[in-house]
Amino acid sequence: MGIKERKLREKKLRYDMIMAAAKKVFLSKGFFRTTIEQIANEAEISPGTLYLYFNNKEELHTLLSFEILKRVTREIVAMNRQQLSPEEKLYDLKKIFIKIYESDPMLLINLFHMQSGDSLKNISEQIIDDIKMTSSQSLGVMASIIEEGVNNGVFMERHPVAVADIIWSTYSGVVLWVNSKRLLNNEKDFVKQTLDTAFEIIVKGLKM
Amino acid sequence: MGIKERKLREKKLRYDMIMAAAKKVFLSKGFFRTTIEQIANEAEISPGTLYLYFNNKEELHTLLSFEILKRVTREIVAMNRQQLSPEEKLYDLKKIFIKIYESDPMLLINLFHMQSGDSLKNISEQIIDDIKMTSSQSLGVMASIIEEGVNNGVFMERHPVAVADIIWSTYSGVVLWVNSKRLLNNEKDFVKQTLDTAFEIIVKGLKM
Amino acid sequence: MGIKERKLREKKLRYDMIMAAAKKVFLSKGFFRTTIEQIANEAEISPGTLYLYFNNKEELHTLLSFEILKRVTREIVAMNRQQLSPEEKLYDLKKIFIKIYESDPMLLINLFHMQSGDSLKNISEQIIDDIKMTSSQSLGVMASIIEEGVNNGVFMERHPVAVADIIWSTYSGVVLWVNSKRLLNNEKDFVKQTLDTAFEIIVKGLKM
Amino acid sequence: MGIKERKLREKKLRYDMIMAAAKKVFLSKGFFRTTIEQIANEAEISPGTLYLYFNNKEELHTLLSFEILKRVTREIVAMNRQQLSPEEKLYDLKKIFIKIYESDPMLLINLFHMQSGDSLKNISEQIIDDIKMTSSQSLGVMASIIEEGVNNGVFMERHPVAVADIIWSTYSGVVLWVNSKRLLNNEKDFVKQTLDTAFEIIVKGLKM
DNA sequence: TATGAATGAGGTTTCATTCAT
DNA sequence: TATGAATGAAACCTCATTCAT
Repeated sequence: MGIKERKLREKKLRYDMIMAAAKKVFLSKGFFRTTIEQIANEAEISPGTLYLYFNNKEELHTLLSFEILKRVTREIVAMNRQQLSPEEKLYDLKKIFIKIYESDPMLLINLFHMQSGDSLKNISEQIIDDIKMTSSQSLGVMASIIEEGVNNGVFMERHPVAVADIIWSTYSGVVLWVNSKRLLNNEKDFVKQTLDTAFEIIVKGLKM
Repeated sequence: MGIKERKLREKKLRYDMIMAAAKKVFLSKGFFRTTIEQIANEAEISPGTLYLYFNNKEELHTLLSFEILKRVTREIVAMNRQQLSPEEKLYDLKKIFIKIYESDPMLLINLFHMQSGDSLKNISEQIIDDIKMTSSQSLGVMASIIEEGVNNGVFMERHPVAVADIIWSTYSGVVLWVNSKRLLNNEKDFVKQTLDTAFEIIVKGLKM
Repeated sequence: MGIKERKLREKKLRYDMIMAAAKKVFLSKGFFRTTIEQIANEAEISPGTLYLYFNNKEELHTLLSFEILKRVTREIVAMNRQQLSPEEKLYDLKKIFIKIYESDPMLLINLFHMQSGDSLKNISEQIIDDIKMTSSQSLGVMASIIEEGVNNGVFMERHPVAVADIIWSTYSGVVLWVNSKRLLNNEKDFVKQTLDTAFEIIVKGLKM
Repeated sequence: MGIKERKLREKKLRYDMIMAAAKKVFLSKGFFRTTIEQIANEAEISPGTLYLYFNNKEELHTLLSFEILKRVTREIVAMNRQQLSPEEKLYDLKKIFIKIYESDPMLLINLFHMQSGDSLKNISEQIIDDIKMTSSQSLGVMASIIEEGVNNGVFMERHPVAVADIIWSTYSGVVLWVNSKRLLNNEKDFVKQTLDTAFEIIVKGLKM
């Protein structure tokens, strides 16, 4: 069993290495401009080996996005456990998003590759369900914060899920938008400040 | 001269047909999953003909995005000419964005394909410059509205360009995000309401 | 009939313009890298019009080569009419070749496009026969000069046609070779001197 | 290690097979009329496999030419090592060229594809440099033979490099020329005799 | 399990030629 | 006769995926 365990551990290790390599390449080049060979090179394995861990490029990418989503969700859930007012929670939420952005600027962008229906063709039902669940968990926490604020009379009456969507959208929109501006204008990257301002505006806009 | 004019009109017509076909396909499948052949089929022309109107796929896509950007900019500029308070202008801005979304749900998303630096390799300097100019005109108007509000003491002190970016980002983010949610969950498309709420929150968040 | 004549003259004029344009482009880019459109542009006509004068690209090129061959042949025949010794004629031949090279460096190179059997697929029997005839006339003159020299005891006994081929080959070879060297090494173009030396060696090598 | 060696040997074998196939097709149809698919068919591999061994069609062709050039150069260098008089060396040179022609009639012709500057666009600096070096080594040997002959008072005073160029040019010219004549006239291939005569004339023409 | 050479379908683009005007 | 927009076959090349070792 020691051997079996070691093997399993090694397999997990290899899996993580591939994930890390894939993340690096996908984030720098985008899904379509990334080739399996590039990922394999980055992971220092052969293309064939990749297919022992993933069924296809699409799935690899989706799993990667899922990892990211899980991580964000974990942080949001943890944050929500603390005894804080809704407003304070929103400020912590901002910090989480900014921290995520800092550690990995293009992180959430990946989640948008699930754009076309085709993208889901190659993905197993299981994975799609997992993503749906995690995604709604994350949004659910955010919605509950809003709901609590509304109930407490701190926030104005608004549909909590819609607000959660808006927060998430704003984060993604800012990252995408400022990134594309940067490419056109070579401006200094001021995403963080913009994110900060965006959250301030939103929180203020939510309050009574 | 009648002949020449008619020919020109026909050429413009053909150009527009191609644009419309390209938009339809790009929006439904995304840049990379769209093939030139699909666009040609949709436009009911041969692939070769496409290349009489565009130098390459990238340019076709960029010109399409540019058309959209120009249209939005035109509307924003026109709106700004009216004698309205900054706050009223923001509400009109919201209407513009919602109207654009209504007439063409995935409209602005195209602008994000300029993701990787590679995308700009195949595009002529001229077009890039035009895009930059139009883009900054659009943002400039939005920033000036904010600035005026700040000067009038209606809006809180914030960097106007950053706020303009945030508005734009929120719009794009909402459209993108809700679209990807829709694909996962088959939820009813409630982008419009979300957009409405988002703008309300932002305007409220900007006020003193 | 005046009209008919004028029309004919105009047609000849147009034909010559196309030929001139074709020569210019073919010589600068080679047969395959030249497009019909480029030739049409250079001749300031439309591609469609070209096809009123030539059946296809191959034929245009072949006719052009033929024109060149005819010109060279004319000069060789004229030279041969003068009352000169075989050796003097060879020196005049050298001058003809050098003059041709000076007026149009890549002139004869065209003749080598008839490399693949396919090239002749698109050409009418008539044209092929004309080319054969002109070509052998040219070589015939050269051979007769050699023959005379041999008969006079000035030149060593050698197969006259073979010698004519060698002269022609050397000319073409030098032009081609030095041209390709120039491209690799950026050396100054010293084709003329090389041609001069080559002919001197050959003439000396022919003598008793 | 046995495995690695065998793999390497197999790879070299495959490389050679492709080279041989490419040579066959290029020589029979010329660079432009040859398609990658034809070469792949001839080599009994798939088109994609070709690109594991070469970056593009141009490079494949250039490498092929280079192989030929290297082979010729090797033979010339070996010949030059022997203790022979300049004149004897020239006769050996003739034998080399004729042998090359016999084993592979259109061998050197490939070297002329580097006609247009465009051809070198797709080729790596490294390869271009290698070609330059080998080419000048080959010419250098030939020039040194001439030089020695001049110094010994056997050959007439002439620029050695120019003479080397002329020898090379004559060989190529004869092969090209007689080949194109053959196509027009379906004459029996008498290139060898022509080559023989050409060299005799040249050697005689060089002597005092 | 790991490899990496091989595959071949499929993508973008070019261009000689046609044909309605 | 002249036009030039349209055609569509075919070229080059890429790359996700497979499979013999």
